[in-house]
Amino acid sequence: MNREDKRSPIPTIYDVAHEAGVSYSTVSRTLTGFEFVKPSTREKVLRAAEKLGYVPNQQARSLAGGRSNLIGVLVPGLGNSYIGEILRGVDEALAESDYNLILYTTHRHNSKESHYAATIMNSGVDGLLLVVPLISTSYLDTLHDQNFPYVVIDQLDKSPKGSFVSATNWQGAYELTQYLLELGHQRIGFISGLAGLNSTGERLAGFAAALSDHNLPLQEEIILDGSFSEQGGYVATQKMLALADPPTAIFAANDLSAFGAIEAIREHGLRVPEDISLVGFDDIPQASLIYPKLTTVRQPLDQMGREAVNILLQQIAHPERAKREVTLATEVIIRDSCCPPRSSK
Amino acid sequence: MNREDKRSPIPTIYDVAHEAGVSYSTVSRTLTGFEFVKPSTREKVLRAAEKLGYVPNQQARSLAGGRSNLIGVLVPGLGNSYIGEILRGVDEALAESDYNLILYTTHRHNSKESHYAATIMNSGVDGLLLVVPLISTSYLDTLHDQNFPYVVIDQLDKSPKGSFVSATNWQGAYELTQYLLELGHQRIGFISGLAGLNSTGERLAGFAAALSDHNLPLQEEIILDGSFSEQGGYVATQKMLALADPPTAIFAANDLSAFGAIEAIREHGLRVPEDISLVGFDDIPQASLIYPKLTTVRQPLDQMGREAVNILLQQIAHPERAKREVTLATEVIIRDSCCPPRSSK
DNA sequence: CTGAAAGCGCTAACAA
DNA sequence: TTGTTAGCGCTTTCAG
Repeated sequence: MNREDKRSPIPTIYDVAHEAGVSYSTVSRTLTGFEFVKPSTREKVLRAAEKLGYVPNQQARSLAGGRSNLIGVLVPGLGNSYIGEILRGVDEALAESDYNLILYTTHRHNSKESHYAATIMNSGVDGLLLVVPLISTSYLDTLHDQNFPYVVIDQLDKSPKGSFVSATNWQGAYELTQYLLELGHQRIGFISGLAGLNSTGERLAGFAAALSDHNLPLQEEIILDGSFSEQGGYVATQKMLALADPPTAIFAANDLSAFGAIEAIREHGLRVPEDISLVGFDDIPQASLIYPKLTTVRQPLDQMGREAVNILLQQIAHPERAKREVTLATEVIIRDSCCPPRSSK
Repeated sequence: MNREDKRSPIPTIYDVAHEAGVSYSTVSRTLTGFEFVKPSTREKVLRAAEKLGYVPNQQARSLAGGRSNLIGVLVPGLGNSYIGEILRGVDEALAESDYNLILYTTHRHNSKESHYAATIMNSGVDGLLLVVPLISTSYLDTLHDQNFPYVVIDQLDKSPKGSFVSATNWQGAYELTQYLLELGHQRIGFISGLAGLNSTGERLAGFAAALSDHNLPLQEEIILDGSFSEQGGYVATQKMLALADPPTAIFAANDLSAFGAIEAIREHGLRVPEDISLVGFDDIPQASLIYPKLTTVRQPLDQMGREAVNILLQQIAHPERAKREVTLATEVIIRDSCCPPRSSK
């Protein structure tokens, strides 16, 4: 006894046509949208569909040349809430449309990326959202060459061919550093992000610019890699604290590495912020939960997701329109992880 | 100039057949799997497919009666990491298969749920995972009546018709209460979960059983609803603290409401755990980040997701097999949010 | 405005 | 073992 046996037959467009007493192409027209259908006919069809509980078969619909009403989102993985926040925004925006979301995670296909791109394009999604820090350009090229609608989130490619949405990383880092400087810190360590990423570069540049504007030199020995990970932040901080002259404040390029820094600072027997001030970047939900509550730069992650959806949907509807680039504002969020340095107290 | 114009034609099974010099059904057989294809033919086909960069069109494949290699996951929303953890497990398990994941969130379709069920069944997924606390039975019935493969996560329906995976809620609550009792607490408040949920009932029952085993009465006035939300936990705690004789410890039915409790306790000028001990349930990632680190019961959320995928995939492959019910063990995680009550110090 | 006819790309009997 | 033949359920010309 297999599954088909038990299923009561799902009504097709044909059943609806029969019920309504029209041809099935008329049903298609009515359901599809704007065709010229006589109101009374439309009524009949709608009623019949309602009565039968008809639901169009997406597969068939998109096979026949229509839309699939599916958009794909490619993310590195679900392991951190940075992604989660973006997804939330994406989901919320999609909720207002009749699109559904199919989720792809790259950890499955580290290799043969461009083949994966092809797979996705063939999987029937109408467009693709990419939240993939280390996306290979060949990937993007594949999409671009096929003129497949896509939007890149928070990672504008160097030579942006497609639409993207990002945040003012430079600005945020600059302002937050400014804040640290005003508190009186002169020796500020920097835990940098994953090499090669745009955000990594911009945040460091913003940090450096603020220092420079205060006539402070960049101190290479306290600029260490943290790779945007908790572990990375932990290790980098350990190194800084082992220095003869450790910094009085640390700027972690993202919240996650700031969490690692807190851990390292505590293990070193020091307190945040009394002994050492600390800031992060992103303002993921945990930033306000951790003790002490982390001063950080808020990236409007969910809004970025929402914005990306809007752009993508427009692009799907109007492929001929120009690509768009949206940069959302960041905002310094002051909480409890900073205070003036010991010496100036 | 529309999109089609620019796309280089995507190779179809037909092109591959032509390239390999065989009929296209032979290509289908080779690519589909186990059919009897002569090794040399298989080779030819594979090479041709490779050369052309052929990728099967999923829509067509499933329309024609095959699998879509897509499974759906229905969740209430992406707003909390309880869901996130489960999704992570789901994604990881799926990564080992060749299935992709399509994500449905219920907040879009609060009404007409059974119609939504129909939509999902028609959207071409091969099976469905449900992480929906307050799922209506009509929904499940629809799936069940159609004999559609599905697995419910962490919410066994009262009369389980389908497969499900859950955790030992009762056991976990019992053990954690035991721990509190051994610490010397006699007056323990309980912030309960969302009414109507299985986990809510079981956790309270486990709590009550432990009390009873210690010959302690259940004190109704300090059992308050927290609805599994941070806000709910906050409000419930406020009420308890306003009592003439507030509890010396609070058991929050989930971590989220424990977070709310911490907030309320702090605002009341008290400290955790010195003035009042606190425990949660779930062990979401934030539980070990918050200060003080929360003592809680670990639910193997990701593993539940993984397990659910395994069951679902088996069910898809063998619809005739009996439904399965898996209950995973919970584990008490002792961290820093508890200590003996003041009086016994 | 509506019906008839032709596929979309693929799987699955059915023969050969 | 392989080719032939039907569709899956729908959108889209194209006539009428």
